Amino acid sequence: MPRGSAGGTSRVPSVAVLARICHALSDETRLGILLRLRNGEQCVCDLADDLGAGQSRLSFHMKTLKDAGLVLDRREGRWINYSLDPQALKSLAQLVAWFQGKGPAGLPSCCST
Amino acid sequence: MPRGSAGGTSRVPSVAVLARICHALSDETRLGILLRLRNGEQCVCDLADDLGAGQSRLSFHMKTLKDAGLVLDRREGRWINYSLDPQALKSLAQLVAWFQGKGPAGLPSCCST
DNA sequence: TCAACCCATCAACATTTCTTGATACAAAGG
DNA sequence: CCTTTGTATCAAGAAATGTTGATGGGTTGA
Repeated sequence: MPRGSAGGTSRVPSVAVLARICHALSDETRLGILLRLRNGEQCVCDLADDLGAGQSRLSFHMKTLKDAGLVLDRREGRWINYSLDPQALKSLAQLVAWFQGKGPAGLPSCCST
Repeated sequence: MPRGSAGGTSRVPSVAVLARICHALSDETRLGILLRLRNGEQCVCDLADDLGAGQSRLSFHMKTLKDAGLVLDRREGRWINYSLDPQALKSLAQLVAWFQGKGPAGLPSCCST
């Protein structure tokens, strides 16, 4: 697992981890992938067909999503199925809620600096 | 206002707008800025002092945050005060909630494709 | 064993993003 | 006016990111 990735032992994500999660969400191709994964796990070939993107390109973006902790992969025969990982989404939801004024002021309770 | 920016007339953000919001959140310097703005509006000079960053660099990041609709600016004499804009945060919160399974499946109700 | 299939990785290139220093612009005060 | 102050913008270079095509590794079935 990459350094600073989500899903580790610590429960409080760092600013670096949150930045990485947001970076993974900052590309339209990757958002398109996640929109489709919301309906359940899918393999790269189906996503590539669906999005009209090359296999190499999809694989690159899946790695970005995986390193950010947003997706999980599971091999099934020749196929590798990807699915949403709730953990990173939870961290992001807490950050956004904190920005929205939910929780105590002064220090971010959702992330470590 | 830049094309596709948040805060326009349409109430449903596009994938491109959401990607732009996430991009603005994908940098540690900009996250640091937003963490500080959560306590109330601040001018560039105070943020620059606080973050130990140059004025030009801060101004660059403020523009990125402003283009994404995450901050508002208000001139007061020589100073320009920045504050959080709740609208972009609301759009992002809806997207994250949708990914978390809240809301109907099949199509994202929080964004247009 | 071999071919077909799915996927990851690599190399090369183009594009974008970030940083720094210089310059320009607006407001305030002398 | 002229200077100072706060900020935006520009130019140039460095660094990171995304795309494409080629290669290789693992799995399945003939």
